[in-house]
Amino acid sequence: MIIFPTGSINIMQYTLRQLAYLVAVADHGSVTAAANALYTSQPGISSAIAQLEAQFGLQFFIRHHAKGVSLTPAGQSFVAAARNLLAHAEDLSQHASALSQSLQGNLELGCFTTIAPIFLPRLLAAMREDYPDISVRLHEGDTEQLQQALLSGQTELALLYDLDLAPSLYRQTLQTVLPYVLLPAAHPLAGQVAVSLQDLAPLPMVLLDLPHSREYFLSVFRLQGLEARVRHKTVNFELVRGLVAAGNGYALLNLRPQTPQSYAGDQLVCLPIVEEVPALNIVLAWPQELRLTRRAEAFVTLCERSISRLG
DNA sequence: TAACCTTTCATCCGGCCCAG
DNA sequence: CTGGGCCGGATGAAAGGTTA
Repeated sequence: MIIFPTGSINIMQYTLRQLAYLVAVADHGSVTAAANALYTSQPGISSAIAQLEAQFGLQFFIRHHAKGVSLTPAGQSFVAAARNLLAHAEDLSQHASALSQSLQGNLELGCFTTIAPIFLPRLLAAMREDYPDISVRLHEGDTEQLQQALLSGQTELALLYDLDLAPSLYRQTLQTVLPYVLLPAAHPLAGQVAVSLQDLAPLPMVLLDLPHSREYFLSVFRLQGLEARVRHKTVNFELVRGLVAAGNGYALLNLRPQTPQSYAGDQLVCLPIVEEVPALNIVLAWPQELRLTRRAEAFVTLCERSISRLG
């Protein structure tokens, strides 16, 4: 049971409806468009925003006459918090029915592009099995896009690498993965138990060219005082494997698909690195100041339970 | 029952666009 | 360049519903 101090009730002179209007205006970039979307009148939205701004002594929108509105920095931050509060409000209203039924509603989930195809299919299947009434909406992207979506409240959770993440994000480690060497099966080094970076450095490399990932893979060599020779760069994980399988070079990767073949059917070999190299954590991240909805908590629990098996 | 909130309607104001 | 039309936000009045 939640007990509000009387003081905090007295100072809560805003309503969830006002917050919903605020978020709708932010989403549509226009008071009128938000009014149409919510089947209400434009003046009502306008006055709700004005009341919120007066209540908090902040300006949330810059008004552009006949050109809609845009968020101020304060507005961006406030809208992100308002989204979270509204998600909890939805949580609360569903809690009553959930007492006799299962969890339900929408979970906005971000996922790093290379992690998604390996972990999500089974995670989402398990999610559907355990929580059939929760629908998960996926937002794929790179680290920057995922962080932006988290901080703006577009997504509640993101599954990604703990690589240069903002300190304002809380992260829950699900799995630690070491980089490995990917070689074509016919490569002279493919018969070894492990491969030394010393041996790899002079050879042509195929680099997974995603922001943060590329710096990480190159740093694996630099920490040994070596410099990789990059022949091909691509943002496509499976193209890295295809290029390597066809003999265009070796690659360093962290994620290990179950199949030893490229799309083209060429054989690949994954070998550990001889030297001590920095591992990467696969984490679930969310803004520290935000409390998770029950839907999101359910997903976190499910990930913790199942991701070591899936990996 | 009074106070308050939400909503709608009518209207105003300012900016943009375009034809002349 | 100018004036009219259009668009979109702001404001005030009034009605209806809720709450203390």
